Amino acid sequence: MFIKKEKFLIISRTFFDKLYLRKWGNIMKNKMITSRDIDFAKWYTDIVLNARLAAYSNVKGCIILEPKGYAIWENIQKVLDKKFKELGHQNVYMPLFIPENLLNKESDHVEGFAPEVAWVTKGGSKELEEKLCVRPTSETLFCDHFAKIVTSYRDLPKLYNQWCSVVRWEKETRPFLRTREFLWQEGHTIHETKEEAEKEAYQMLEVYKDLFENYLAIPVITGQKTEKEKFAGAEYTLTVEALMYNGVSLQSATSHYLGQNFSIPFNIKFTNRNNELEYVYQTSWGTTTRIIGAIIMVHGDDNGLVLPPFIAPQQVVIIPIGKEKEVIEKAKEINQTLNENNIVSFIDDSDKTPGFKFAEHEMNGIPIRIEIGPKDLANNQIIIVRRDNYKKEVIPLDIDIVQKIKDTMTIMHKDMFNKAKERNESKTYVCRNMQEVEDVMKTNPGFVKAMWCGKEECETKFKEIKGMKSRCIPFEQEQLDDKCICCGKKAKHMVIWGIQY
RNA sequence: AUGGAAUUAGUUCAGUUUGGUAGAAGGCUUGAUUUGGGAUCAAGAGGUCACAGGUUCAAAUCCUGUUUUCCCGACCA
Repeated sequence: MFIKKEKFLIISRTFFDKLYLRKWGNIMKNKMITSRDIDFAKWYTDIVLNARLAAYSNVKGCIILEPKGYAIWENIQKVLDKKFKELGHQNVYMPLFIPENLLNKESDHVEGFAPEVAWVTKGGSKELEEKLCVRPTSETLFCDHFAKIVTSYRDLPKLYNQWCSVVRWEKETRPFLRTREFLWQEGHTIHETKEEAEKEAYQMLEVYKDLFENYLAIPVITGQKTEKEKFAGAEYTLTVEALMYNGVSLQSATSHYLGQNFSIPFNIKFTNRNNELEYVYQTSWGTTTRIIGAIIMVHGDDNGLVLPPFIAPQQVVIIPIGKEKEVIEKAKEINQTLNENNIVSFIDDSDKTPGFKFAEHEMNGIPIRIEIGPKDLANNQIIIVRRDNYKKEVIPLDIDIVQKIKDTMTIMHKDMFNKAKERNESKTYVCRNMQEVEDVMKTNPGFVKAMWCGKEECETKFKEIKGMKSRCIPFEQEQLDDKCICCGKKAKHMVIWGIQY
């Protein structure tokens, strides 16, 4: 009986989806994916799979990054790697395995990560003398190495970064957002002074903010994590928080000031300028492939992925209409001009109908589409269409097409950023009591701004409302009230609260 | 954690109640005609029914265990 009801619901939803196929402006709703307003989680996986960003593997929580997904990661890598190097960082590679004793050296750290580490206990058929942890993060490896190579202030700073994958044995997994193995970058630096290390931690947070806002078109809130939410072993954690279309927040990058918490147990000592022995001051910072999930959930729509133009692996698709020689030649000419000017474009001259191609490239999120047909050539023009708002523009052939595309990408980027920012603002609420928080989160979730006294018991109270947590204590503080929203005692900070992925 | 749903063609699913020849759509291939929002016709290829046991003359179908996915929780980037 119950099963039959379920089946009925599925059938009726299919019917509903079909109704959605009606004309919508001059574009058609995509058949392949669920509407994001009907079922956001389903919409998300539909996009991951249909846009061929990733595929499932045979091991839970381990995804296959397909070419289109990996290309986005490569572009993110290019942006960050360049910036890291400009700021004096060097890339290194540490081993995949961490011996148990090494992991155990910093007690908060091991406590934080122990529940989710994967262990190697056998080599071939032989039990290992000491089991090896598959790195969940590499602080311990870096520290062990730093202790060996640093003796003097002249050896400092060491500014290292590594691109690698790490493993955390999560129970519940989701493509990009939470996988058991994920690709990331982890920076590890050691410094002579507290000031220098803290400056580094803040500087790297700005690097991430720049990536999000100027390449991914994702507005973010920067701030500091509370004691409860900080990285296991850090003095404090700085964070970049983004808000998704459905009002759920995503911790998108973090930068930790570790102080001497690791350098003491790992014995990373140096002789300072006053000829005294001192422990180094340390930072670590990272971001992961999860931000591909953020791109999907911030910009995507019911026709598929929408890629920000400055991170898209393919920026322009040229679609010739029909097979006339002049049309094909014009397409090739434009394609070549764009490619020569550092715009990644390609021609889709497959046998599919134009309508199919439009839908296909919209699914894949290609930022700009150029249509060239016989009618256009007769009028000495081409048509360009923006992925983000579907706006068509007729472009005379005698203008500078490269400049036109570059300008369009710049405007698109700004529009995408502003659209996301406006949505964030409409989903950010100032609350003065817990009832308000509950009302707002139950109807239209998002970020809640509220005052907090600094006590963990008040922080924990939020969990009762849909598992909310503090996201950060933002750098941009506002004095909303004198009292803590929860206990009514004197407030210390304004905190951003939310539901997290 | 516990719980619920699912797992059949590259995809979406039917077939399981009541064991008896492996199905549909769409996708793919080939050819022709097409091409400004998911084309039409014709022919063709494609499945160890997730895995491992068990019951049976006979298992996609019944039983047991496991895998992976989704939902609900707890944890985390």
